[in-house]
Amino acid sequence: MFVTQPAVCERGPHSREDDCPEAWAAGLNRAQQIAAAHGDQPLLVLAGAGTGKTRALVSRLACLLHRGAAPERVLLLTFARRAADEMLLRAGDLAGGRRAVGGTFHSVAHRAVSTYTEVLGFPGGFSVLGPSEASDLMELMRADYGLAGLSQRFPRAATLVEIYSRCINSGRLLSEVLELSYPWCERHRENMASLFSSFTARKREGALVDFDDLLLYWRALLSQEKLGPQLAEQFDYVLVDEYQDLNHLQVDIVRLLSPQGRGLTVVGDEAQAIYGFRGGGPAELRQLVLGYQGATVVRLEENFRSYQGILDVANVVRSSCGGPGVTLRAVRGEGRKAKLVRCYDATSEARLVVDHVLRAHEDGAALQDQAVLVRAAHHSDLTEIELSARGVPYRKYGGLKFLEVAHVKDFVAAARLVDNPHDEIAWYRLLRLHEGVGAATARALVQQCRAAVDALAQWTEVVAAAPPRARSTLSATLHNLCRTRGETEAAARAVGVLEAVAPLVRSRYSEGRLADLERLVSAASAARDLSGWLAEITIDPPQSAGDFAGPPHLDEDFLVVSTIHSAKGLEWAIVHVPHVVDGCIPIDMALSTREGLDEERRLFYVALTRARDQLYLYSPLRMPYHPRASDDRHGLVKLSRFVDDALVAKLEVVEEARARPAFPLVGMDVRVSVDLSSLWA
DNA sequence: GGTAACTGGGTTTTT
DNA sequence: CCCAGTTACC
Repeated sequence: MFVTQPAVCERGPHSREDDCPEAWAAGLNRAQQIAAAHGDQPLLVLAGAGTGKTRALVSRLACLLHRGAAPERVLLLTFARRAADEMLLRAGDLAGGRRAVGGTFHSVAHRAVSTYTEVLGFPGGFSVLGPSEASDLMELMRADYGLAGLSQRFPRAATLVEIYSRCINSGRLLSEVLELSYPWCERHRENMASLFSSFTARKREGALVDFDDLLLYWRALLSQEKLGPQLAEQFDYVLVDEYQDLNHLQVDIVRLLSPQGRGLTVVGDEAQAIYGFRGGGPAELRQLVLGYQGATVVRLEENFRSYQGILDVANVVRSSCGGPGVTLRAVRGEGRKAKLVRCYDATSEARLVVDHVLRAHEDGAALQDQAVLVRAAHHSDLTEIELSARGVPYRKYGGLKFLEVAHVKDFVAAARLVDNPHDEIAWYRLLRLHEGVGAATARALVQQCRAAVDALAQWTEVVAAAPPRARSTLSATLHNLCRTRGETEAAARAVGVLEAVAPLVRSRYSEGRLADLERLVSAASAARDLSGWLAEITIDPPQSAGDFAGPPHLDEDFLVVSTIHSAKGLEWAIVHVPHVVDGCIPIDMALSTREGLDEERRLFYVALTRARDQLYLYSPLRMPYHPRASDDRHGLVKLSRFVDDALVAKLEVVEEARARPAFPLVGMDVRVSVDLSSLWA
């Protein structure tokens, strides 16, 4: 660790590369060092899974800072917030505490948009719409347009938002997107087109900015004739992580930030491109970088994470993933072969997964060192039941987010209203919580609120316009919210919001849900102001309810259950992948197109390469026809098409539970109970 | 005209 | 479990 910078390394930001045997270089292999110490020419780092990509990027950041780059002129763009924070912090530690700037594309875009509200035509500020709010707005408009009750069922609001978003992120025409991905919606193309243009107008009118808009506005700012170059010149260095998952909008942004590629570093792995559904084009940024003069390519192939036994499996899958070739070599040695466990059915699969988790735990592995990775959030349903029944603590990542749970959305809506009484989406949601107010009444009241100067200050008028039976509860809610507006501290505001919504949540759902809201209140209390907190949690939502519980206790140990998507970039000593059957991995929805299937293969590759020491794949021989079917009709299922002969050759196949298990799962759907209390009486 | 209560069908992945 | 569509009631 150095304390003061040696004179030899004191250089301007555009100095030539040089090897300084300094803190940032400690423990790097040759390829990583070359990447970290690279000069100002465009750099493309092709990094296979587990090859120390993050290390290389952190070291590069540290090296740049160390050479004298101004921290505020170095920008790191990542895919997930956590990755950015961690890398900036680690690089800062290596570089004498100086921190570069960075975050996800969306959070950096948010900063840019907040800075240039006048240029963008939002003089009074704007609110950020998360996907669920965007979908609420779409719902509101769908009904306004009378598209709800047509003879031909019109797509759901959430689907509409998906389609809209895909058009923007892929830069494709609506007709193309429909043809490619939503053929069953094609007949509604015209209605959708007009709905979409009103949706855009309505967002603009209400100063509402959704995720896609953040990127669109950032790009628009960067494209401005005078402002654009000024913004780009703020940064001498732009580093982009996970380049394979950028969509064409994000690629445009990178191009505008670094028009000649000077100071541009791009890191990623095309075999891990798993966000095609969001408009990601893995090769796009690689081609951009390689098109610049003097571009350098560095390949990281030495794998520090896994044993060769695991990489052998991964390499087979990788070989058919496309993209630039990288073959992973383990530095850790051979290790054990990965196992393929054949199970009688999905129920015994769940039991075996938990058996193995607990056995490893007995052998000394913490639960935190293990993970269960699934393709779709519901694929872990049975495993979760088994985990609960056997008392194994776990946290689930991916799938439904904490913020998307109904009562949490209600709380957030009320909070948004206190912050901005013009937020019609929040009004719509809050009003419908009251008994006697349904969609139609709420819509009429929202119209009235839109017309009002400050609908929350004029709350008595809103109450007067509501149907009689709703008036008393509504007046209590609004009175509370109006009073809460007088508070300035985030903590006091959050408490006020909770008081306002608590009775509604209690009557609509159950008492238990209030506990979640209390956690939300304590999280909000730590924030400086409520509006900032709202924007923050919208752009970067907590990944699981546990994220709000504060720093975990030292003795807290839990298994991770996660979607493969959410597991990207992470690693565990032992990884369990259940449901390795056709229809799950690869998922049935993706089977119809070539691109879909390719992406499923890459997803499988991501799952395999999360494991450090041991990898278990499970395939049940039978699965219920429908995961939630109430009867237990089971059908035989096929092993995943990805597990071909070449792959099986690298696996240890274990035939477990060929026979139907003697007892059903503990805790599962107990229909018969025996009352023994008379015995003890 | 509008709401609540009931019923039947369906569910990929996320910033 | 969540949504959409249907029906019965105000």
